[in-house]
Amino acid sequence: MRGNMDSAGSRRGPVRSDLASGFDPEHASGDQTKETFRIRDLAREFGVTARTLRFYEECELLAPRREGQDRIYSRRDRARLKLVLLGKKVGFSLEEIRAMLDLYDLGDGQATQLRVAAKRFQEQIERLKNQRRDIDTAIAELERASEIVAQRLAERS
Amino acid sequence: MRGNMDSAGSRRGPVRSDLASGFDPEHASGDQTKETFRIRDLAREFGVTARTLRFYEECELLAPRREGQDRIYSRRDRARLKLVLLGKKVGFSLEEIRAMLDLYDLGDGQATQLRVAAKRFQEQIERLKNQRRDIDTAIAELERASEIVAQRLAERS
DNA sequence: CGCGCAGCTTACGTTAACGTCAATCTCCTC
DNA sequence: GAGGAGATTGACGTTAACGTAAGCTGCGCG
Repeated sequence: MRGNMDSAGSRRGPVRSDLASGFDPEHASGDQTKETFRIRDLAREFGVTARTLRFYEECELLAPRREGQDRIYSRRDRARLKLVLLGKKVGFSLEEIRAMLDLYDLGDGQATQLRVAAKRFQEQIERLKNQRRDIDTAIAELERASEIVAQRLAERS
Repeated sequence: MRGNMDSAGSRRGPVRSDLASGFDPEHASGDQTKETFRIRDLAREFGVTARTLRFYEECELLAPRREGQDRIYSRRDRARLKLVLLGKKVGFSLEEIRAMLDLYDLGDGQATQLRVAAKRFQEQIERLKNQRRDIDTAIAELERASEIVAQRLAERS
């Protein structure tokens, strides 16, 4: 299960994300390489199984349109998937991720809703910063242990 | 399940950790406040249930001695527990944590074993640094979203 | 036409990390 | 010595996030 070699390809650049179409006014028509994807395209690109994508759909994280029976994913679906996987990597549950993605989709929500969204985002940011502190602590602990081992080895010579 | 209010009290200071008695040559006798703990002491202190502590014992993460039938935890057990919870917070599985704790217990292991330990520690550090990067990415993403919401709100006024 | 591959649905299986409950057991205290 | 507060050992239940297998459909191809 820990065999993830970071297969998500995302090179730098001001790509403006295909998401946030609810907020961002500039989402006119930036045609990238591809417009639509089939289930195995995304599965391969992100190193997950097709089952996983169907499962995410069941959880309402994705909502690809159908062509007959087949699922057709848009660039927006792809962007959402990328965020889902990022969210997972940093420890959010799928349910939490869904809630956050919903915030992206507020669209022309009312000011109250926007305020709620802003607050939620800040909360999540807080949590992540706490997590980062925990990780720094853990790194420090491991480095301490590592140094002690190194010393031990040095003494042996 | 996400109701953790960070109940583990650990204020700053060069406390040298009760652990690493396998490596650290200086673990003579630094008497703190308490020597032993009962199951509910630790449970309360770290905000976990007694069941959790018994479960960790079953997984060989802890090995308190017995007094009659009751479990008696040493300061070392307490330190191990602290590391277990830290490890969990940063995303290690209990099995991975056990493996890492075992490295602490190498004692006067042979040079080969020490070398293996050093390598493992470095690997874990690498993983944590990757996780840190992911978290930074996620924070950036959330802040971007947050800003867009803020702008939207500003436009409204 | 038969084949194999993709995809779909339905549904049960799995793993980790505990929760929950029942049945003692033991030690105090009144 | 009856009761209650905590501890202990099973044993079964639970949730999340998929895995896996069965059985169906549609499609291109030699």
